[in-house]
Parts: sequence; C-alpha cells; structure tokens
Amino acid sequence: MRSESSRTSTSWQAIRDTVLQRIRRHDWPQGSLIPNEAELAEEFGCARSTVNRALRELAATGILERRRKAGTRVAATPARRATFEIPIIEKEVESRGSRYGYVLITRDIRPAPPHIRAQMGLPHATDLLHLQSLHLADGAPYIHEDRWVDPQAAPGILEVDLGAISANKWLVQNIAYTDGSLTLSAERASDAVARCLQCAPDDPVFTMHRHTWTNEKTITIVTQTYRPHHRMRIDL
Amino acid sequence: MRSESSRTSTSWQAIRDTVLQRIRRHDWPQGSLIPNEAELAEEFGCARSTVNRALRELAATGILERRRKAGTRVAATPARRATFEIPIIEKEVESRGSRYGYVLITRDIRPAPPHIRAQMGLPHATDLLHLQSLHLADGAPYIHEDRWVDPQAAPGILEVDLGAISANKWLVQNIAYTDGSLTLSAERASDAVARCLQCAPDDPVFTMHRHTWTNEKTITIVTQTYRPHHRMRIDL
DNA sequence: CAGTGGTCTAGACCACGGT
DNA sequence: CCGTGGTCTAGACCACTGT
Repeated sequence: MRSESSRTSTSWQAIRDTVLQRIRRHDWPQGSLIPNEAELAEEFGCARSTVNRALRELAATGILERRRKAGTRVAATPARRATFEIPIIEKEVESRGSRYGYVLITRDIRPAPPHIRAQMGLPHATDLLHLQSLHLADGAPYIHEDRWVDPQAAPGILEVDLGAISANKWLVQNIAYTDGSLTLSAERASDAVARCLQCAPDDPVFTMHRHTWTNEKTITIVTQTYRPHHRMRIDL
Repeated sequence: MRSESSRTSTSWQAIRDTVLQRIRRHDWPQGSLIPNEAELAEEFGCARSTVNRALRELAATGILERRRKAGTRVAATPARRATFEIPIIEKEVESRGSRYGYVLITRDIRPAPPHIRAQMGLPHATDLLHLQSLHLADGAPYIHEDRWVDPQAAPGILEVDLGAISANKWLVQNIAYTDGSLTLSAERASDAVARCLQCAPDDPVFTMHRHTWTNEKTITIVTQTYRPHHRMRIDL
C-alpha cells in the first residue's frame, strides 16, 4: 500500500504523516521528547532539511513544540491552531450562490466620538469619515457595516464615490496596512441595525469588529453585523 | 541602516519583507505577475530556495498566489488568512488571570436524538453519552457545554470519572482525531443555559459548535456557550 | 560549553499546467 | 513542449539555550 505521491526518496509530507501517526498512536506520548532531526533523517533515509520541513509544519499547527537545544516535544494539547479565512463579503455571498449587492446608507465627516478616539488613540477629536452601509445577498440585507476611517491615514478616500465602490474594497486596493485585529462577539441588534437588517430589535446577531492600522496609525475601525442566524464556519 | 538580523547573505525574512513592501507600495500592483524565483534569487544574490521560502510564506497568508508555469501573482485581495488559536478553555481562563474550575452537571446515556443522529450520520438511534457541564472562571460560570460522545469512537470514555477530568481534556489526551469543524454563531440563551450561566434567558450569547471525527466516524459533537459579552479576539 | 534547531547554498530532478 | 514552482540533497555555519 502507500503508493503515494513522491518519487524522490522520502517526501516531507510522508514524514509529517508518519510523525503524526506516531503521536496519535501514543508511540510518542504528549509532552515527550522525540528524536532529533539528525536521528530522524537517518531513520527515514533522507536529508535533515527534509525532516526539518516536516517538523516545522507540525510545529506551525501547534502539534509539536520546538526549541533549540531543548529539542522537539509533542505538545501537551495537540492541534491548537487552524487557518482562519478572513471573509471577503463579496466572495462569501457569491460562493453561497447569491448575488452580491452593496448600498451606502450614510456618509458624513464628523469629529471622532470618545469611544472611537480611545480605540484609535487619538489625542484630539479629529474629523473622521463615518460610513454606514449594507451588504446584500440577492437583494436582501446580509451585513450591516458601521465604519470610521481616518482620512489622514487613508489619503484619497474623501474623493472616492463610496456609493459605487465599497469602502472595504477601495481600502484594500489602495491603502496598505501592516497590522490588524479582529474580534468576534454576539450582540443584541440595536434599533438602527435591526431596521437595516429587517430583524427584531433584540435579535442576537453575530458581530465582527475589525481594526486595521499601519505603522501605529489607525486606518479604519469597522463593526460588521451579520443578519440573524449567521454561522461562521472554520475548517480544521 | 538595516543592521538587521542576518549574517548569512540574505535571509528569507528579509526577502519576504522586501516583497511585502513592494506590494504595499504598489511597485507590484494587485493581480500582477512578479519575477520568477530564479530572477529574484539573482536580484537578491541568494539561492533560489531562499526566495522560495519567502514567497511560500507569503502565499500561505494569501498575499501571493502561485501556480507552476503560471508564475507568482500578487493576490487580488491581500492578507486573507490568519492563524486561529482554538481556545483551550483552561488555558484561556488562566491567561486572563482567573482560576479555572469545572463542574459536571449531568451525565447520561441515551439514544441519539434526531438532530444529533443527522449530524453524526448515524443510521440508527445508537446510545450516546450525553454530558452537560460548566467551565468556571474564579468560581463564576464561564462556559456552558453540551456534549454528545459516541462511546464506540471513544472507547474507554464510559469508565472515566468525568466529574474529575473534563471530557474535553480526556478526549484530547486519549482519542486521536483526524478532522474537525468549528462553527461560530450568536444565539439566544435557552432557559436551561441561562440558568447555568446566570444570565437573562434571551441574552445574546457567543456560541462555538465543534464536531470532531476520525476516519469518517464522529467522536464528539459539542456546543459551548460563552457567558454574555464574551469576545473572541484574533490577531492578524 | 555543547547540543539542537534554524537557515543558507548550489545543484538537481520532477510535476504541473499554460501554450 | 517547456517554463515555473515544488522539493530533495549534502554540507555548512549560525543562534539559541540548557547544563
């Protein structure tokens, strides 16, 4: 069996799978030290760098823990990391087989309110661009979006027709960001949001809060509220 | 400037950062083809495998898209993937500086109800282990957990004292799983859950649904309901 | 100090997939 | 067909960190 993929002696995937199997069978119990790279390379009859690649991948998913000199250990709790796809709403909607739509509800420029100032770390009540919009799936409300943009960090945004292109799309295409954070929560729909999403004003709604910045400077803070009953799926 | 990290000619991190910078500066616009590995290796004065490593890392985060023969392109929408840390409740609680606690509320063996049978793909109403428990932070309710376990897929589980060790901990330590899915949503707290979490019966609650299986066979299905106002943070 | 992982190199062969 | 990325090798030096 195992005709498998590779021609070249041993592939790093094969080594990864073998190691994984040994961990799952408890040949190498949780927390234990496994042989070092040189030993495994000899066992598998391959170069050390091939072993390195295999073990590195396993370490990246949290299954192994590696430290120089200390060696490689089976993590106490395996499989702790997964890849999270940051939803791109347009594609998310289309991949469900629906037609994507976008509507700008309000656009105004106003001094940052206190909670936004605090999050952005602004010393003064700078003028910010405030947007409210709606993403649609087959014409029905899908996500309500409330966004603040700092025009100083996103030069050019004030000249854009944000009724034609979504702020997110424009920002992604035009403003580089270096860092971001993402917070998920369950909220009670506010009256305003409920009206937009056409749901009851206290329905539980899945909410995604994003903050992106570049070089310590906030570009935008967004709160996206999904319509009720939304589920976000993550594969492991 | 740039004393930087490496001694050895050029590090893959340096190449990654340079490439990233060029993308952010739009030297290489979105969707465009960038030079191939051999050309970049020459430009940076390093081995092709070093370039490969740098570009592979960028492709893993969704910033680049690579295909043999077709070459490497700047993704239309950069930075689409992030690493998601699957919360290990005990550690999550302790990392907040709280004391972790665990209480088993109910334990019974009963035929799988229809919706669980459907999710597990069970043809008959097999007997399953059903558990309800509470995770505590400093003695206060933190997460309510409702879990179904197939004893056939998790041999030994019926003999375990699940009042002493949480089912999750025991399963993670004893039963290998190969695949899983994770679904996040906002729900309205049910009466039973609200009582356990000591909140109002219609509070919006953040809910994590997990399904793990091995070789097509479901091991366990869990619904974990966080106390109100919980936020799940993901760094990018 | 010394062992272990981290990385780089130069060269090679291969697999995929546009043309 | 043949260009491009994917991988492997053998060897080397280095960086961290436990002892």
